[in-house]
Amino acid sequence: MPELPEVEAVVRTLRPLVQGRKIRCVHIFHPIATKPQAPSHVARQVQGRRIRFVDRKGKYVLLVLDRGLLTMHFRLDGQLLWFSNGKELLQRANQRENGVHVDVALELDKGVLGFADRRHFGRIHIWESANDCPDLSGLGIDALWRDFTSSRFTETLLASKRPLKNFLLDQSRVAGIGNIYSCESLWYAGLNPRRRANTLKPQEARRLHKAIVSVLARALECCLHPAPDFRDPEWWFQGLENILRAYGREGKPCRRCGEPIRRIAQGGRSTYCCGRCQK
DNA sequence: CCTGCTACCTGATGGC
DNA sequence: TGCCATCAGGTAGCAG
Repeated sequence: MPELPEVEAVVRTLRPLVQGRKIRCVHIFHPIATKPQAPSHVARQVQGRRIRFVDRKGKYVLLVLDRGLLTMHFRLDGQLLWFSNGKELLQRANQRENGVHVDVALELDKGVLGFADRRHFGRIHIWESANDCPDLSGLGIDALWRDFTSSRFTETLLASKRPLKNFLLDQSRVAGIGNIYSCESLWYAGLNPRRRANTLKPQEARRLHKAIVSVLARALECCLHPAPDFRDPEWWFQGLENILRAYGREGKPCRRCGEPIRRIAQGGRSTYCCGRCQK
């Protein structure tokens, strides 16, 4: 559930399900999900706490507890699940036949929230407070927040010599953008992913800022319609392909100039771009 | 400090 | 069919 719009859609959907609920019991089926924190530590700190509210910073989901803070990161493939009760959880979780993969489950006073990632990249951690969590304090401005302004963005751009694509993926500058929406934003802005961040003219920087904001807003709309259904373990965001203009379109004509979209490697990852109209 | 590269995992897909 | 290589929406950790 990778980038910011997807995570934001998850947070909005999760909020009414868990806000104000008490965590009666914690099940850790796959201890790798809490690494490097000890599963027993996580279980002990979380058990019996109440979820005050649900928040998000960058790609992290935050459950703010009456004491402490639980963070979840989905990395590439992690997802949330929902079960009616503890009985249903134990019947379905990690069974050989038709089993649902579940790494960690929080049994609430109403319903059960599951965290699952078959690939075991995703993580779920407990902290005393937000200040206490190094992952969060290292994050830059959140690309969906009000303070992600064109001028603040330009300031950080000019402070970096890296290629634009690598710059956009750096969560310590702007938080929330990943591989798909960095490609999309650069395509909309008509900027070459290999351009160095500090070489942008003010007008180009403004164009990129505007592109990011509109790409993320559009993707969020798409992610909310339909909203995630945590009850269905097969569920995934629908229709995102239809809004993408560059990502995953290698060889297909650029929707602006007709030139075939190219796939290039940057920092060991794929960048999709138009060689003609992204300058 | 900054930057680039690899490791971490599992599953899907496509070529032979 | 099977087998192998490659790819996947992310980031921590490490060397230079």
